[in-house]
Amino acid sequence: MLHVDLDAFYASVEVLKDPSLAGRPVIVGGVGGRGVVSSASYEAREYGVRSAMPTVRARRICPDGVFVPPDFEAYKAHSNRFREVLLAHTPLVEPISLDEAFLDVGGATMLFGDPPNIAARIRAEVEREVGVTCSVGVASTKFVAKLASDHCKPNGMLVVPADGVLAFLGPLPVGRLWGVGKKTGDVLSRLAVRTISDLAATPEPILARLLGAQHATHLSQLAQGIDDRGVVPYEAPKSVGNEETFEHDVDDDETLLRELLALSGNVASRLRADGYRARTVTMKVRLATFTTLTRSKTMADATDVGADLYRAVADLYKALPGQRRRVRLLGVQATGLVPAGAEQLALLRGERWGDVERAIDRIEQRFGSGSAMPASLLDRSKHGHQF
DNA sequence: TCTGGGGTCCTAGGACCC
DNA sequence: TCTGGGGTCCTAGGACCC
Repeated sequence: MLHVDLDAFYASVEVLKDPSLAGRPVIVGGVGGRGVVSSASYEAREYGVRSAMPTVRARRICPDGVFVPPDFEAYKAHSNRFREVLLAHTPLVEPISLDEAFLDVGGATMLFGDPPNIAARIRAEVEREVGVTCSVGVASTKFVAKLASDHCKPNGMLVVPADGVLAFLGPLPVGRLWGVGKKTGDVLSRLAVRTISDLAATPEPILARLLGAQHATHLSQLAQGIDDRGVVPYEAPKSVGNEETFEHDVDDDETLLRELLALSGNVASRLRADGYRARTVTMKVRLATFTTLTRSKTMADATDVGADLYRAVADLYKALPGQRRRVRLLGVQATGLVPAGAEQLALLRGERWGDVERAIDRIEQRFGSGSAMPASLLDRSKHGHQF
């Protein structure tokens, strides 16, 4: 297994776009008052800037930083080239995000040599074709390959042979394991479990009581170096969602409903673009206090029409108890996805809105996003949201 | 520190059916 | 009459990942 991870990907692409940024602390993230850091160049990391850190804090500790809003079009374009390079070595590529992927190179050794050789080839080719350096972990299991690439960043390569797995894992802090975040980390530290070897030595029943049986078994296995998960080249998406944190909390129902309309429209058009319909729609409301509520509704028929999603989420919103809630974030998520194959059914039912929105899709394809929208969204920008 | 937006997976309770 | 067991679907919340 190989785990290939592009170094400081978004920040590196920004440097490619503007070479004068080379060598400077580049920080990509939400530039508004409530944004967080998505990616920081290694120069910025020297100041202590990290992913997921609030941008305001990053500005404080790195006042000389170059702060750039994300440009996903550019990242996607570079990511596609990255994947081309990987796919040239094996079809067994499992992308984890725009900037990392697992590869099963077990079947590629006749063509390209042993796995460390393949890793070296990929590193050279990625740098040449994408213009960004990467780090590669090589191991017999996915999660060890992932930890290995982590260990050799940036611009490195680490091979962990099968008989070296336990020695490699043992001293690492448990938080490095996939699936151990803040909460699980806290639980483990109360058990005085700090390293992966501590975890491997903890009886599974004790873990199960505190973490649930499933989670306990999984972590216990990983700590012992056991991970039989294979590379999964493609999986159908299970949900499509869109959410937005407002620059300032909003307490006006009319504005919030209009926002739900916009989010519903965005989700629906992405469903159509990807060829799915959804049976369940979930509304997410984060209050000023950061308390987060979700309400969902499952419909009799799957839909890819924004007006249908909006009808459901507007009802869910209106059914919330209380009034004049101060809302920080609204979201709309579609789940229960089914391929939109049996397309004719809607036409037989004489559905109108679907036709209108598909026409909008065509207009936006020709004239760009935002060139057609429901009239009630036209003056939305007056209300001080960011788009 | 004052907390994004895109996702995945899991749990637990209740309704409902046989 | 005074309460089984299994399965599926739906809903709400939460942990985690990049």
